[in-house]
Amino acid sequence: MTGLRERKKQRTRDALIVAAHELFVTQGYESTTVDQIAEAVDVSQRTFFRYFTNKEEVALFLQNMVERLYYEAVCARPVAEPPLECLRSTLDDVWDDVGVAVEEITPLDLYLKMCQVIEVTPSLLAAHLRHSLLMEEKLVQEVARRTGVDADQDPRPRVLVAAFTGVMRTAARQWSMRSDASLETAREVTRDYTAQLSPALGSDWGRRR
Amino acid sequence: MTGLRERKKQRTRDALIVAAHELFVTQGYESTTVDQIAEAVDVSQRTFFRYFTNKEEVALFLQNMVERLYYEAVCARPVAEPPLECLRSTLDDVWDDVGVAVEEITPLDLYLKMCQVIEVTPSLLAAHLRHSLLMEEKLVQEVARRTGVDADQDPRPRVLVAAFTGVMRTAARQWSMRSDASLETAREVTRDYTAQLSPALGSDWGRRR
DNA sequence: AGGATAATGACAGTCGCTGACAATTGACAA
DNA sequence: TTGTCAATTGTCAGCGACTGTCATTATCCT
Repeated sequence: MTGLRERKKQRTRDALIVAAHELFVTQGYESTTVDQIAEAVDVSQRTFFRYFTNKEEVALFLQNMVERLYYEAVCARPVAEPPLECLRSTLDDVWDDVGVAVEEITPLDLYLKMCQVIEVTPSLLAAHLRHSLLMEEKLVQEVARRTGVDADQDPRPRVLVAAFTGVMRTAARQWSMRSDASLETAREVTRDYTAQLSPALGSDWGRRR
Repeated sequence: MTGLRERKKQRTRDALIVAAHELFVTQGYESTTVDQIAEAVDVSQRTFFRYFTNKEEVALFLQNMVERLYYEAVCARPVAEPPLECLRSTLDDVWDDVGVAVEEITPLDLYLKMCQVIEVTPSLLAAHLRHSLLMEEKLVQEVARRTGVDADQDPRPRVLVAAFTGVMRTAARQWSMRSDASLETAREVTRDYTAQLSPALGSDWGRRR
Protein backbone atom coordinates (compact mmCIF):
# COMPACT_ATOMS: atom_id res chain seq x y z
CA MET A 1 0.00 0.00 0.00
CA THR A 2 2.59 2.53 1.09
CA GLY A 3 5.66 0.99 -0.48
CA LEU A 4 8.67 3.00 -1.55
CA ARG A 5 7.52 2.77 -5.13
CA GLU A 6 4.15 4.34 -4.40
CA ARG A 7 5.59 7.16 -2.33
CA LYS A 8 8.20 7.95 -4.93
CA LYS A 9 5.61 8.13 -7.66
CA GLN A 10 3.43 10.40 -5.56
CA ARG A 11 6.38 12.69 -4.90
CA THR A 12 7.38 13.07 -8.54
CA ARG A 13 3.78 13.63 -9.52
CA ASP A 14 3.40 16.37 -6.92
CA ALA A 15 6.76 17.84 -7.88
CA LEU A 16 5.65 17.97 -11.50
CA ILE A 17 2.44 19.73 -10.51
CA VAL A 18 4.23 22.31 -8.38
CA ALA A 19 6.95 22.96 -10.95
CA ALA A 20 4.40 23.25 -13.75
CA HIS A 21 2.22 25.64 -11.77
CA GLU A 22 5.17 27.84 -10.87
CA LEU A 23 6.23 28.05 -14.48
CA PHE A 24 2.71 28.63 -15.75
CA VAL A 25 2.12 31.38 -13.22
CA THR A 26 5.40 33.17 -13.86
CA GLN A 27 5.82 32.78 -17.63
CA GLY A 28 2.34 31.89 -18.77
CA TYR A 29 0.96 28.57 -19.95
CA GLU A 30 1.64 28.71 -23.67
CA SER A 31 5.22 29.90 -23.35
CA THR A 32 6.11 27.12 -20.94
CA THR A 33 7.33 23.93 -22.60
CA VAL A 34 6.92 20.45 -21.24
CA ASP A 35 10.69 20.11 -21.45
CA GLN A 36 11.07 22.96 -18.96
CA ILE A 37 8.69 21.31 -16.51
CA ALA A 38 10.44 17.96 -16.83
CA GLU A 39 13.84 19.57 -16.46
CA ALA A 40 12.75 21.42 -13.31
CA VAL A 41 11.91 18.09 -11.70
CA ASP A 42 14.85 16.37 -13.36
CA VAL A 43 12.93 13.73 -15.21
CA SER A 44 12.68 13.04 -18.90
CA GLN A 45 9.93 14.56 -21.00
CA ARG A 46 8.69 11.04 -21.63
CA THR A 47 8.14 10.53 -17.91
CA PHE A 48 6.02 13.67 -17.73
CA PHE A 49 3.68 12.18 -20.30
CA ARG A 50 3.45 9.01 -18.25
CA TYR A 51 2.01 11.00 -15.36
CA PHE A 52 -0.21 13.35 -17.38
CA THR A 53 -1.79 12.60 -20.70
CA ASN A 54 -1.15 16.13 -21.91
CA LYS A 55 -0.01 19.58 -20.85
CA GLU A 56 -3.56 20.67 -20.03
CA GLU A 57 -4.04 17.93 -17.51
CA VAL A 58 -1.30 19.09 -15.16
CA ALA A 59 -2.60 22.65 -15.40
CA LEU A 60 -6.15 21.63 -14.51
CA PHE A 61 -5.25 18.97 -11.99
CA LEU A 62 -6.09 20.99 -8.87
CA GLN A 63 -9.12 22.59 -10.47
CA ASN A 64 -10.56 19.20 -11.30
CA MET A 65 -9.76 17.96 -7.83
CA VAL A 66 -11.64 20.87 -6.30
CA GLU A 67 -14.66 20.26 -8.48
CA ARG A 68 -14.68 16.59 -7.53
CA LEU A 69 -14.47 17.60 -3.88
CA TYR A 70 -17.49 19.84 -4.29
CA TYR A 71 -19.47 17.13 -6.03
CA GLU A 72 -18.76 14.62 -3.30
CA ALA A 73 -19.77 17.14 -0.66
CA VAL A 74 -23.06 17.66 -2.45
CA CYS A 75 -23.73 13.94 -2.53
CA ALA A 76 -23.03 13.71 1.22
CA ARG A 77 -25.78 16.20 2.08
CA PRO A 78 -29.10 15.16 3.58
CA VAL A 79 -31.58 14.32 0.85
CA ALA A 80 -34.34 16.25 2.58
CA GLU A 81 -32.65 19.56 1.78
CA PRO A 82 -34.10 21.46 -1.20
CA PRO A 83 -31.72 21.06 -4.16
CA LEU A 84 -30.84 24.70 -4.73
CA GLU A 85 -30.20 25.20 -1.05
CA CYS A 86 -28.04 22.09 -1.12
CA LEU A 87 -25.87 23.30 -3.99
CA ARG A 88 -25.58 26.73 -2.40
CA SER A 89 -24.71 25.83 1.16
CA THR A 90 -22.35 23.06 0.14
CA LEU A 91 -20.40 25.74 -1.65
CA ASP A 92 -20.34 27.79 1.51
CA ASP A 93 -19.02 24.88 3.55
CA VAL A 94 -16.49 23.40 1.20
CA TRP A 95 -13.86 26.14 1.00
CA ASP A 96 -11.92 25.05 4.07
CA ASP A 97 -11.68 21.49 2.82
CA VAL A 98 -10.51 22.82 -0.53
CA GLY A 99 -7.73 24.76 1.17
CA VAL A 100 -6.57 21.71 3.09
CA ALA A 101 -6.72 19.41 0.08
CA VAL A 102 -4.83 21.81 -2.16
CA GLU A 103 -2.09 22.45 0.37
CA GLU A 104 -1.31 18.77 0.56
CA ILE A 105 0.09 19.22 -2.92
CA THR A 106 1.07 22.83 -3.45
CA PRO A 107 1.02 26.21 -1.68
CA LEU A 108 -2.48 27.64 -1.73
CA ASP A 109 -1.27 30.88 -3.26
CA LEU A 110 0.01 29.03 -6.30
CA TYR A 111 -3.39 27.47 -6.85
CA LEU A 112 -5.14 30.81 -6.57
CA LYS A 113 -2.81 32.35 -9.13
CA MET A 114 -3.30 29.36 -11.39
CA CYS A 115 -7.05 30.01 -11.38
CA GLN A 116 -6.36 33.35 -13.00
CA VAL A 117 -4.08 31.78 -15.57
CA ILE A 118 -6.84 29.36 -16.53
CA GLU A 119 -9.31 32.20 -17.05
CA VAL A 120 -7.02 34.13 -19.38
CA THR A 121 -5.63 31.20 -21.38
CA PRO A 122 -8.06 30.23 -24.15
CA SER A 123 -7.01 26.61 -24.53
CA LEU A 124 -7.09 26.06 -20.76
CA LEU A 125 -10.43 27.75 -20.40
CA ALA A 126 -11.80 25.52 -23.15
CA ALA A 127 -10.55 22.35 -21.50
CA HIS A 128 -11.86 23.57 -18.18
CA LEU A 129 -15.31 24.20 -19.58
CA ARG A 130 -15.42 20.75 -21.09
CA HIS A 131 -14.52 19.15 -17.80
CA SER A 132 -17.08 21.29 -16.00
CA LEU A 133 -19.70 20.04 -18.40
CA LEU A 134 -19.07 16.47 -17.26
CA MET A 135 -19.37 17.59 -13.66
CA GLU A 136 -22.61 19.41 -14.46
CA GLU A 137 -24.08 16.23 -15.83
CA LYS A 138 -23.17 14.39 -12.64
CA LEU A 139 -24.77 17.16 -10.60
CA VAL A 140 -27.90 16.93 -12.72
CA GLN A 141 -28.15 13.23 -11.96
CA GLU A 142 -27.60 13.85 -8.27
CA VAL A 143 -30.27 16.56 -8.15
CA ALA A 144 -32.63 14.28 -10.04
CA ARG A 145 -31.95 11.48 -7.57
CA ARG A 146 -32.59 13.73 -4.59
CA THR A 147 -35.83 15.10 -5.92
CA GLY A 148 -36.98 11.77 -7.24
CA VAL A 149 -37.49 12.93 -10.81
CA ASP A 150 -36.13 11.65 -14.11
CA ALA A 151 -33.70 14.11 -15.64
CA ASP A 152 -34.61 12.91 -19.12
CA GLN A 153 -38.28 13.67 -18.61
CA ASP A 154 -38.35 16.63 -16.26
CA PRO A 155 -36.23 19.61 -17.32
CA ARG A 156 -36.02 21.20 -13.88
CA PRO A 157 -32.82 19.47 -12.71
CA ARG A 158 -31.03 20.66 -15.81
CA VAL A 159 -32.47 24.13 -15.60
CA LEU A 160 -31.49 24.43 -11.98
CA VAL A 161 -27.96 23.12 -12.44
CA ALA A 162 -27.42 25.10 -15.64
CA ALA A 163 -28.48 28.31 -13.96
CA PHE A 164 -26.46 27.58 -10.85
CA THR A 165 -23.23 26.64 -12.60
CA GLY A 166 -23.69 29.45 -15.08
CA VAL A 167 -23.88 31.99 -12.32
CA MET A 168 -20.98 30.29 -10.57
CA ARG A 169 -18.86 30.61 -13.67
CA THR A 170 -19.56 34.30 -13.69
CA ALA A 171 -18.73 34.54 -10.01
CA ALA A 172 -15.48 32.65 -10.54
CA ARG A 173 -14.52 34.95 -13.38
CA GLN A 174 -15.22 38.09 -11.37
CA TRP A 175 -13.35 36.70 -8.39
CA SER A 176 -10.31 35.68 -10.41
CA MET A 177 -9.92 39.23 -11.68
CA ARG A 178 -9.76 40.69 -8.20
CA SER A 179 -6.37 41.55 -6.77
CA ASP A 180 -7.29 40.12 -3.37
CA ALA A 181 -8.24 36.68 -4.58
CA SER A 182 -8.26 34.33 -1.60
CA LEU A 183 -10.43 31.60 -0.15
CA GLU A 184 -12.20 34.16 2.00
CA THR A 185 -13.08 36.41 -0.92
CA ALA A 186 -14.07 33.34 -2.89
CA ARG A 187 -16.53 32.44 -0.17
CA GLU A 188 -17.89 35.96 -0.12
CA VAL A 189 -18.30 36.28 -3.87
CA THR A 190 -19.98 32.90 -4.28
CA ARG A 191 -22.26 33.68 -1.34
CA ASP A 192 -23.31 36.96 -2.92
CA TYR A 193 -23.94 35.56 -6.36
CA THR A 194 -25.81 32.47 -5.28
CA ALA A 195 -27.91 34.44 -2.81
CA GLN A 196 -29.33 36.41 -5.70
CA LEU A 197 -30.15 33.23 -7.50
CA SER A 198 -33.03 31.94 -5.40
CA PRO A 199 -35.47 34.75 -6.17
CA ALA A 200 -34.74 34.46 -9.88
CA LEU A 201 -35.60 30.78 -9.96
CA GLY A 202 -39.08 29.57 -9.23
CA SER A 203 -39.40 28.10 -5.75
CA ASP A 204 -42.34 25.80 -6.47
CA TRP A 205 -40.06 22.81 -6.76
CA GLY A 206 -42.44 20.58 -4.84
CA ARG A 207 -45.02 20.23 -7.58
CA ARG A 208 -44.56 17.71 -10.36
CA ARG A 209 -44.41 19.28 -13.80
CA MET B 1 -15.51 44.13 -54.79
CA THR B 2 -16.04 41.03 -56.85
CA GLY B 3 -12.66 40.78 -58.57
CA LEU B 4 -11.19 37.50 -59.68
CA ARG B 5 -8.90 37.53 -56.68
CA GLU B 6 -11.78 37.78 -54.20
CA ARG B 7 -13.80 35.07 -55.87
CA LYS B 8 -10.83 32.75 -56.03
CA LYS B 9 -10.13 33.20 -52.34
CA GLN B 10 -13.76 32.54 -51.46
CA ARG B 11 -13.72 29.41 -53.55
CA THR B 12 -10.61 27.93 -51.97
CA ARG B 13 -11.89 28.80 -48.51
CA ASP B 14 -15.21 27.05 -49.19
CA ALA B 15 -13.41 24.14 -50.80
CA LEU B 16 -11.23 23.78 -47.71
CA ILE B 17 -14.30 23.79 -45.49
CA VAL B 18 -16.12 21.18 -47.56
CA ALA B 19 -13.07 18.95 -47.91
CA ALA B 20 -12.30 19.22 -44.21
CA HIS B 21 -15.88 18.42 -43.22
CA GLU B 22 -16.03 15.42 -45.52
CA LEU B 23 -12.81 14.06 -44.07
CA PHE B 24 -13.82 14.77 -40.49
CA VAL B 25 -17.18 13.10 -40.96
CA THR B 26 -15.80 10.00 -42.66
CA GLN B 27 -12.54 9.38 -40.78
CA GLY B 28 -13.00 11.43 -37.64
CA TYR B 29 -11.42 14.72 -36.63
CA GLU B 30 -8.29 13.57 -34.84
CA SER B 31 -7.27 11.06 -37.47
CA THR B 32 -7.54 13.61 -40.25
CA THR B 33 -4.34 15.58 -40.88
CA VAL B 34 -4.15 19.10 -42.19
CA ASP B 35 -2.01 17.76 -44.99
CA GLN B 36 -4.88 15.58 -46.14
CA ILE B 37 -7.25 18.53 -46.22
CA ALA B 38 -4.78 20.68 -48.11
CA GLU B 39 -4.04 17.90 -50.54
CA ALA B 40 -7.74 17.33 -51.22
CA VAL B 41 -8.03 20.98 -52.33
CA ASP B 42 -4.60 20.90 -53.94
CA VAL B 43 -3.03 23.69 -51.96
CA SER B 44 -0.04 23.67 -49.65
CA GLN B 45 -0.43 23.08 -45.93
CA ARG B 46 0.88 26.59 -45.39
CA THR B 47 -2.02 27.99 -47.39
CA PHE B 48 -4.50 26.16 -45.20
CA PHE B 49 -3.09 27.97 -42.18
CA ARG B 50 -3.45 31.28 -43.98
CA TYR B 51 -7.21 30.70 -44.19
CA PHE B 52 -7.71 29.17 -40.76
CA THR B 53 -5.64 29.85 -37.69
CA ASN B 54 -5.86 26.21 -36.65
CA LYS B 55 -7.52 22.90 -37.38
CA GLU B 56 -10.33 23.58 -34.94
CA GLU B 57 -11.38 26.73 -36.73
CA VAL B 58 -12.32 25.02 -39.96
CA ALA B 59 -14.23 22.36 -38.03
CA LEU B 60 -16.24 24.95 -36.10
CA PHE B 61 -16.65 27.44 -38.92
CA LEU B 62 -20.28 26.64 -39.71
CA GLN B 63 -21.20 26.17 -36.08
CA ASN B 64 -19.87 29.60 -35.23
CA MET B 65 -21.63 31.08 -38.22
CA VAL B 66 -24.94 29.61 -37.07
CA GLU B 67 -24.50 30.98 -33.57
CA ARG B 68 -23.71 34.42 -34.94
CA LEU B 69 -26.82 34.20 -37.10
CA TYR B 70 -28.92 33.42 -34.06
CA TYR B 71 -27.43 36.28 -32.07
CA GLU B 72 -28.12 38.76 -34.83
CA ALA B 73 -31.69 37.52 -35.11
CA VAL B 74 -32.15 38.07 -31.39
CA CYS B 75 -30.88 41.62 -31.66
CA ALA B 76 -33.30 42.31 -34.51
CA ARG B 77 -36.34 41.44 -32.37
CA PRO B 78 -38.72 44.06 -30.99
CA VAL B 79 -37.50 45.30 -27.64
CA ALA B 80 -40.98 45.09 -26.16
CA GLU B 81 -40.90 41.30 -26.23
CA PRO B 82 -40.11 39.62 -22.90
CA PRO B 83 -36.52 38.35 -23.00
CA LEU B 84 -37.14 34.64 -22.52
CA GLU B 85 -39.87 34.70 -25.13
CA CYS B 86 -37.46 36.53 -27.42
CA LEU B 87 -34.71 33.94 -27.07
CA ARG B 88 -37.18 31.13 -27.51
CA SER B 89 -39.12 32.31 -30.53
CA THR B 90 -36.02 33.54 -32.32
CA LEU B 91 -34.82 29.98 -32.14
CA ASP B 92 -38.05 28.80 -33.66
CA ASP B 93 -37.75 31.24 -36.54
CA VAL B 94 -34.10 30.99 -37.39
CA TRP B 95 -33.78 27.42 -38.64
CA ASP B 96 -34.72 28.20 -42.24
CA ASP B 97 -32.16 30.98 -42.44
CA VAL B 98 -29.60 28.60 -41.02
CA GLY B 99 -30.33 26.07 -43.72
CA VAL B 100 -29.97 28.66 -46.45
CA ALA B 101 -26.78 30.13 -45.04
CA VAL B 102 -25.13 26.74 -44.58
CA GLU B 103 -26.01 25.55 -48.07
CA GLU B 104 -24.24 28.50 -49.60
CA ILE B 105 -21.07 26.80 -48.45
CA THR B 106 -21.68 23.09 -48.07
CA PRO B 107 -24.45 20.48 -48.32
CA LEU B 108 -26.74 20.69 -45.32
CA ASP B 109 -26.31 17.02 -44.58
CA LEU B 110 -22.57 17.48 -44.11
CA TYR B 111 -23.18 20.19 -41.54
CA LEU B 112 -25.64 18.03 -39.62
CA LYS B 113 -23.17 15.17 -39.49
CA MET B 114 -20.44 17.56 -38.43
CA CYS B 115 -22.55 18.56 -35.44
CA GLN B 116 -22.36 14.99 -34.22
CA VAL B 117 -18.60 14.89 -34.74
CA ILE B 118 -18.23 18.00 -32.61
CA GLU B 119 -20.21 16.44 -29.78
CA VAL B 120 -18.10 13.30 -29.65
CA THR B 121 -14.69 14.89 -30.17
CA PRO B 122 -13.33 16.20 -26.86
CA SER B 123 -11.04 18.90 -28.23
CA LEU B 124 -13.74 20.17 -30.59
CA LEU B 125 -16.36 20.15 -27.87
CA ALA B 126 -14.02 22.14 -25.66
CA ALA B 127 -13.34 24.76 -28.32
CA HIS B 128 -17.04 24.90 -29.08
CA LEU B 129 -17.93 25.50 -25.45
CA ARG B 130 -15.40 28.29 -25.19
CA HIS B 131 -16.83 29.99 -28.23
CA SER B 132 -20.34 29.56 -26.91
CA LEU B 133 -19.27 31.26 -23.72
CA LEU B 134 -18.37 34.39 -25.68
CA MET B 135 -21.72 34.27 -27.40
CA GLU B 136 -23.46 33.86 -24.05
CA GLU B 137 -21.82 37.00 -22.76
CA LYS B 138 -23.06 38.90 -25.80
CA LEU B 139 -26.56 37.54 -25.23
CA VAL B 140 -26.38 38.62 -21.61
CA GLN B 141 -25.54 42.17 -22.68
CA GLU B 142 -28.36 42.15 -25.20
CA VAL B 143 -30.89 40.90 -22.67
CA ALA B 144 -29.66 43.51 -20.21
CA ARG B 145 -30.06 46.21 -22.84
CA ARG B 146 -33.58 45.12 -23.68
CA THR B 147 -34.73 44.98 -20.10
CA GLY B 148 -32.92 48.14 -19.13
CA VAL B 149 -30.91 46.57 -16.33
CA ASP B 150 -27.19 46.46 -15.63
CA ALA B 151 -25.84 42.94 -16.01
CA ASP B 152 -23.12 43.69 -13.47
CA GLN B 153 -25.65 44.62 -10.80
CA ASP B 154 -28.70 42.55 -11.55
CA PRO B 155 -28.09 38.81 -11.85
CA ARG B 156 -31.27 38.04 -13.77
CA PRO B 157 -29.87 38.45 -17.30
CA ARG B 158 -27.08 36.01 -16.51
CA VAL B 159 -29.39 33.58 -14.78
CA LEU B 160 -31.80 33.66 -17.67
CA VAL B 161 -29.17 33.24 -20.36
CA ALA B 162 -27.28 30.60 -18.40
CA ALA B 163 -30.41 28.57 -17.91
CA PHE B 164 -31.49 29.01 -21.50
CA THR B 165 -28.17 28.12 -23.11
CA GLY B 166 -27.67 25.31 -20.63
CA VAL B 167 -30.93 23.72 -21.61
CA MET B 168 -30.15 24.37 -25.26
CA ARG B 169 -26.84 22.55 -24.92
CA THR B 170 -28.72 19.59 -23.57
CA ALA B 171 -31.23 19.79 -26.39
CA ALA B 172 -28.43 19.98 -28.96
CA ARG B 173 -26.73 16.97 -27.46
CA GLN B 174 -29.92 14.92 -27.44
CA TRP B 175 -30.70 15.96 -30.98
CA SER B 176 -27.24 15.15 -32.29
CA MET B 177 -27.55 11.59 -31.02
CA ARG B 178 -30.75 10.95 -32.93
CA SER B 179 -30.53 9.06 -36.16
CA ASP B 180 -32.99 11.39 -37.87
CA ALA B 181 -31.09 14.59 -37.20
CA SER B 182 -32.42 17.27 -39.51
CA LEU B 183 -33.47 20.89 -39.35
CA GLU B 184 -37.06 19.84 -38.74
CA THR B 185 -36.20 17.61 -35.81
CA ALA B 186 -33.89 20.34 -34.53
CA ARG B 187 -36.80 22.75 -34.50
CA GLU B 188 -38.99 20.22 -32.72
CA VAL B 189 -36.44 19.35 -30.05
CA THR B 190 -35.55 22.94 -29.27
CA ARG B 191 -39.25 23.83 -29.17
CA ASP B 192 -39.92 21.04 -26.69
CA TYR B 193 -37.02 21.83 -24.41
CA THR B 194 -37.48 25.57 -24.33
CA ALA B 195 -41.22 25.24 -23.82
CA GLN B 196 -40.56 23.49 -20.54
CA LEU B 197 -38.23 26.27 -19.51
CA SER B 198 -40.72 29.05 -18.88
CA PRO B 199 -42.49 27.47 -15.92
CA ALA B 200 -39.18 26.63 -14.28
CA LEU B 201 -37.99 30.21 -14.40
CA GLY B 202 -39.76 32.90 -12.42
CA SER B 203 -41.98 35.02 -14.59
CA ASP B 204 -41.95 38.11 -12.38
CA TRP B 205 -39.38 39.76 -14.60
CA GLY B 206 -41.07 43.15 -14.36
CA ARG B 207 -40.07 43.92 -10.79
CA ARG B 208 -36.64 45.32 -10.00
CA ARG B 209 -34.59 43.16 -7.67
C1' DA C 1 20.35 -13.13 -3.32
C1' DG C 2 17.77 -13.24 -7.49
C1' DG C 3 14.10 -13.35 -10.70
C1' DA C 4 9.62 -11.01 -11.78
C1' DT C 5 7.74 -6.54 -12.33
C1' DA C 6 7.32 -1.75 -12.66
C1' DA C 7 9.34 2.86 -13.66
C1' DT C 8 12.43 5.48 -16.33
C1' DG C 9 15.47 7.25 -20.11
C1' DA C 10 16.85 7.58 -24.78
C1' DC C 11 15.62 7.84 -29.43
C1' DA C 12 13.08 8.27 -33.48
C1' DG C 13 9.07 9.79 -35.64
C1' DT C 14 4.34 12.14 -36.53
C1' DC C 15 1.53 16.14 -36.53
C1' DG C 16 0.08 20.93 -35.59
C1' DC C 17 1.74 25.25 -36.39
C1' DT C 18 4.99 29.42 -37.54
C1' DG C 19 8.56 32.45 -39.69
C1' DA C 20 11.09 33.68 -43.71
C1' DC C 21 11.82 34.20 -48.41
C1' DA C 22 11.19 33.42 -53.13
C1' DA C 23 7.93 32.62 -56.93
C1' DT C 24 3.56 33.39 -58.97
C1' DT C 25 -0.64 35.72 -60.05
C1' DG C 26 -4.15 39.13 -60.41
C1' DA C 27 -4.94 44.50 -60.28
C1' DC C 28 -4.19 48.74 -62.30
C1' DA C 29 -2.08 52.49 -64.73
C1' DA C 30 0.76 54.19 -68.53
C1' DT D 1 -0.29 45.51 -74.25
C1' DT D 2 2.98 45.93 -70.94
C1' DG D 3 5.24 47.00 -66.78
C1' DT D 4 4.81 47.73 -61.92
C1' DC D 5 2.85 46.94 -57.45
C1' DA D 6 0.63 44.19 -54.14
C1' DA D 7 -1.59 40.09 -52.79
C1' DT D 8 -1.37 35.08 -52.73
C1' DT D 9 1.00 31.04 -52.66
C1' DG D 10 4.73 27.34 -52.30
C1' DT D 11 8.88 25.76 -50.21
C1' DC D 12 11.73 24.95 -46.57
C1' DA D 13 13.39 24.92 -42.05
C1' DG D 14 12.22 24.57 -37.38
C1' DC D 15 9.70 24.31 -32.72
C1' DG D 16 6.79 22.00 -29.49
C1' DA D 17 3.28 18.53 -28.17
C1' DC D 18 2.82 13.84 -28.09
C1' DT D 19 3.60 8.52 -29.02
C1' DG D 20 5.80 3.90 -29.82
C1' DT D 21 9.66 1.16 -28.84
C1' DC D 22 13.29 -0.83 -26.48
C1' DA D 23 17.05 -1.03 -23.39
C1' DT D 24 18.17 0.21 -18.56
C1' DT D 25 17.39 0.88 -13.87
C1' DA D 26 15.00 0.45 -9.59
C1' DT D 27 11.72 -1.77 -6.43
C1' DC D 28 9.29 -5.83 -4.93
C1' DC D 29 8.65 -10.51 -3.41
C1' DT D 30 10.19 -15.12 -2.18
